[in-house]
Amino acid sequence: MKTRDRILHVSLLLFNEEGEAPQTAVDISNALGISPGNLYYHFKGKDAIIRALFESFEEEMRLILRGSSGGVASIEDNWVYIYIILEEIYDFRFFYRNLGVLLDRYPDLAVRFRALVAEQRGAILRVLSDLAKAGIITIDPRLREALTDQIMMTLTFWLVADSLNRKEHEGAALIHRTVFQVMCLIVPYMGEAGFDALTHMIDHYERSVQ
Amino acid sequence: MKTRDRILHVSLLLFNEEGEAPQTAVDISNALGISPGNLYYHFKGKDAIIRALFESFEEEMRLILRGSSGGVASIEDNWVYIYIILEEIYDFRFFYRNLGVLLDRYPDLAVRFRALVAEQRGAILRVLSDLAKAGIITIDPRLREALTDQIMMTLTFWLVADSLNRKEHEGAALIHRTVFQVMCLIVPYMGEAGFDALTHMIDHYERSVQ
DNA sequence: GTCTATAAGTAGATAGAC
DNA sequence: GTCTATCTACTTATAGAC
Repeated sequence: MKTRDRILHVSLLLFNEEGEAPQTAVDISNALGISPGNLYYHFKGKDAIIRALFESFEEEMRLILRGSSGGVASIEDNWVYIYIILEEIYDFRFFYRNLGVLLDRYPDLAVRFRALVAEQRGAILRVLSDLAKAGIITIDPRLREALTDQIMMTLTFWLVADSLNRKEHEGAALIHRTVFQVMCLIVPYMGEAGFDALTHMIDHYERSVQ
Repeated sequence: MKTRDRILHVSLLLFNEEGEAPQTAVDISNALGISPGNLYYHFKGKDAIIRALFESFEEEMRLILRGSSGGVASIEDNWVYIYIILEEIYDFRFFYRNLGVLLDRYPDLAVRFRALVAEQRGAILRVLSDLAKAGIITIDPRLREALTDQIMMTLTFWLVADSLNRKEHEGAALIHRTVFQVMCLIVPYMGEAGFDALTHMIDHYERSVQ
């Protein structure tokens, strides 16, 4: 593994586990067992590392979002799709624990992040529209935007929201709970079938956190 | 106005307008026209200021939450109640733009913030239960927790969420939009009356952003 | 590519005079 | 209570040897 890649890999690990703010360029080079000078040879400081990490995230997330066109035609598909998005976010969770600060500090990233968020929103709207066409949900057009915003909010802030409720977090179980939370937003629009779907989901959820 | 209070007042202003992270003790003393030494006489640095500000917020928010017992018996009351909570949060918005980082940096505040969040959650549950008792909403008990979590999420992250959608924010209009957003979460549980309530709210909302 | 050494800049904090 | 002056600690960033 090339040093450049090791730097990115270890930085992501450190940022995710111990937060981005407290890590200095020297901390990162120590964790890698290389000198600060060497780190600066590959990246012009922490900013450049964060930008490179964002680029990876951006690329991977776009791939996932593209995959939504036509591929989500049932409640089960929707469950899986949300799951995949959450896992991707989890891999780069340090971004999401810091959103406000990072967007202020890197206006260029803020622009690109906003564009990515807009794409996510578009994907959610597309999925909802597919579910509506398939007769799975029925939704007042005036509530469609609000529902989309709520789903977006959950996808964006589940990580920080969880840290407000409990001190330690636990990856996999949290992702499950969050998919469940998103599905609960949709259930009210499933009419009679919503009751069964909810029962089914709770079974599934209980089993998965077992 | 005593210097101690001026420090708190100006710090809150600076943190809210330009973010907490970039402000140093010297920046704050400059903004006040006093010396750094003087600032350190009153507060042991920025940390102490932030703690004092949190205390104000905590106290005011608790007062608001206490006011919910029995006082919210209609959709209109609920609208006003949410509005008041959002305004209080807006006054101390720098906390909410930084939540992840602040909770990591001040574990003692994190504990108290979590307790406050739990109280907020309790207040929301109480309001929902009041609305249910009054026959205004009907909600599957299995969805009640999810709805509460979702309302909490909106109340907590509306500010950052907005900055992900647009570059500039605009206080009053944003608060209105957010109350509307919370009401949209409740509408699906209002049955037939939901349609009218929604129409009514949209009228109200359109007028208010005019 | 990688190291050591060091410069340059910044934030936090205190001592002592007024 | 308030100021000036100063000190320490830390982070970033670069120069030059290997």
